[in-house]
Amino acid sequence: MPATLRDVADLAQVSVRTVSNVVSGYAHVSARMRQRVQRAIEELDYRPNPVARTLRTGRTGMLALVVPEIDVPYFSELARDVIDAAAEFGYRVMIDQTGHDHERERRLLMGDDRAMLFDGILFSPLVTKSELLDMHRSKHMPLVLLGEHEFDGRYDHVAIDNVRAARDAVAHLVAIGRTRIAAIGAQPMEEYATPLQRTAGYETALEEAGLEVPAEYATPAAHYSRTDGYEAARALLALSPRPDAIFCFSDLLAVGAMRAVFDAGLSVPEDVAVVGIDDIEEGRFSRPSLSTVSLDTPFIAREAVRRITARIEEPDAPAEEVVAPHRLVARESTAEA
Amino acid sequence: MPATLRDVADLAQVSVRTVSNVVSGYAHVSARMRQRVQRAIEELDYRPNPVARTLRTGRTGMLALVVPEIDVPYFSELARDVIDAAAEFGYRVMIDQTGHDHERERRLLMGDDRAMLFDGILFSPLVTKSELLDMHRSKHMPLVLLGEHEFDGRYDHVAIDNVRAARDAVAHLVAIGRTRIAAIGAQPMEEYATPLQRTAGYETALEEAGLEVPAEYATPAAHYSRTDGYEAARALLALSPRPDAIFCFSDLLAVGAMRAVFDAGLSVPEDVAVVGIDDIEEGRFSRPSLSTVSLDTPFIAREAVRRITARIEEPDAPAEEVVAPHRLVARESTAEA
DNA sequence: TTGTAAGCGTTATCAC
DNA sequence: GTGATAACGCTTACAA
Repeated sequence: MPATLRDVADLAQVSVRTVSNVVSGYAHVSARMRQRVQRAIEELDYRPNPVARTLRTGRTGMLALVVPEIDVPYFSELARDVIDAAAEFGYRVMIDQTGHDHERERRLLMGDDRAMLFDGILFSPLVTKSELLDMHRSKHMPLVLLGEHEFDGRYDHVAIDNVRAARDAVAHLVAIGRTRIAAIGAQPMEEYATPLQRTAGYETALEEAGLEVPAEYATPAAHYSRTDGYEAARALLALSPRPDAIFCFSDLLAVGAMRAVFDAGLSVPEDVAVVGIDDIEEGRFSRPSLSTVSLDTPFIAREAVRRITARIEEPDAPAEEVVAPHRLVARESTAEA
Repeated sequence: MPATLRDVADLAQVSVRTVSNVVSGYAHVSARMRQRVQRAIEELDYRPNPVARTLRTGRTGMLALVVPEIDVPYFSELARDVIDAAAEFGYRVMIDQTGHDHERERRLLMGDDRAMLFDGILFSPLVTKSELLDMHRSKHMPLVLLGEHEFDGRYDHVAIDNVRAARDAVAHLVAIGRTRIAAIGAQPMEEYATPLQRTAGYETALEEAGLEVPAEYATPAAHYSRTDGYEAARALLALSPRPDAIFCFSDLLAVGAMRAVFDAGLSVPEDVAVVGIDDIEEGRFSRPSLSTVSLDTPFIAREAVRRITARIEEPDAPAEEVVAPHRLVARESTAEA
């Protein structure tokens, strides 16, 4: 059995209070006492029980990172940065994947699961249904929303400017002389914020360039997966006039889309230019390398952790919105002919 | 403040014992009592505090998954499967990344961190230094090793047959007529098990085919990253005679290697065939699509979770070794000319 | 079948 | 500065 505070106290011939003071680095402990206690701790190989500590203090030292799918590169790269950032703040991270399951997202927010196991939630949700967030409102689990959503003043919130990011991507396609610019990633049924915003950016950019494109050029994609990108691009390539550029709402979609272009016997960027959003490492090594809108995930992660720790300290502080920077990275998939 | 067991008991006019019985599904509770308690639970929106429960029972319901880097596709795809498998067994998963840091691996195994927060560790380590495992031996945290290592009878252990997997990959290159077969992924200094075993498989296959290749054909790679694959391949392509095939110890290395081949003005598979190990989704969409040795990660994940739960129940059961299946998947990167 | 009470290993409130 | 001791919220003997 692991040694307890009491064991150490007995061995060192002091009270548990004193041992606790030493362990938690309390200032007012005489050097002699400290010595004696330290020796006992080492002798017994004592380590404080975090569960007991948690029960007493109410702090677990853990954060939950909730993402749709951890194996989507954008999320796993984000998770890496979040874990690192959390470590700097003394927190550990539990990862939950909701797997496109709204019910599971709901349960998580409601605390039906084993909430209370963590001090706060970093939530990168599928949907931004207000009702969902309303539900959470009554619970007092600190929450920071990641990556999307319109800021409504109720929750802390770290996101990029989706409209502008999309506009920048499409403007880039315009700049290299493309006129028949399609898009992949709209979501037909649900009120997801990200696709709506990116669609808005796409349309704005077309307007600004004075371009008109067929309505079918805006293609839906259920998930932002390679497969969905592939299928959507195949459909686009069958249209006439055929698009000469595709703006994908994620790099993963773009990877699938590029593959579809090749399978159709065409080439990127000569026949069809492709640009994505995210800047995952995969795109830097693909052939051709993928032009994209780079999101600063280390920044996003650090800000998110900073915000959540602040909120844990001060639950009633006003909600803050942090807009993360983005920048266009032009690579081979949009090289000029 | 969240409601406690005591609050529910007071409202329902019963003892905490009875409430606890109802909550934990104890059989011998009268229907009337159950009714009354249920109503109180709902009224107060009561949810048991998992921390208190843990302090009492010693079980946290959490597993730790320890990997070098969560953003390496193989690990993130494995993590997805582990999280899913754990959920089926009623466990949640905390992910720790050690980031190629042996010290951190050591601390984790020693329980210097906040161990005791989870019931068991699924450990996919960098190194298999016996000393490291010896250290853990004294602690009684259930441990299952993933993916590598020679089985030494001390720990549960889910892995593929690395030697055979490597041999299969190289034999495939032989079968399509390649004779100057290089390898990327040996680790120069440290005693990592996986690279050693895969190197052994590589050499065995060459021998079986009666092929002799220059010693420089076996190239090291510090990490199994795209960049390392790129650099290693660049070096290989400068050799003369130039290799006509490269066996990469991971798909990520292979992705980098393919890119290096193109940047050298050569093509895959015509000039240089490439095969990897892992079967990450990225390889299915790359151009050309990547031939690889497919590892059954859902199987690995399920077995690992099954083993750890068994060990949690019965700490002194003899260690078991599970060998996960693998199979060669031939795609475009090794297509015959 | 249900109630009472001890105790899991901490931290925190008192005294001294 | 240090020592008793009461919580934290739950499970579980032991009684009734």
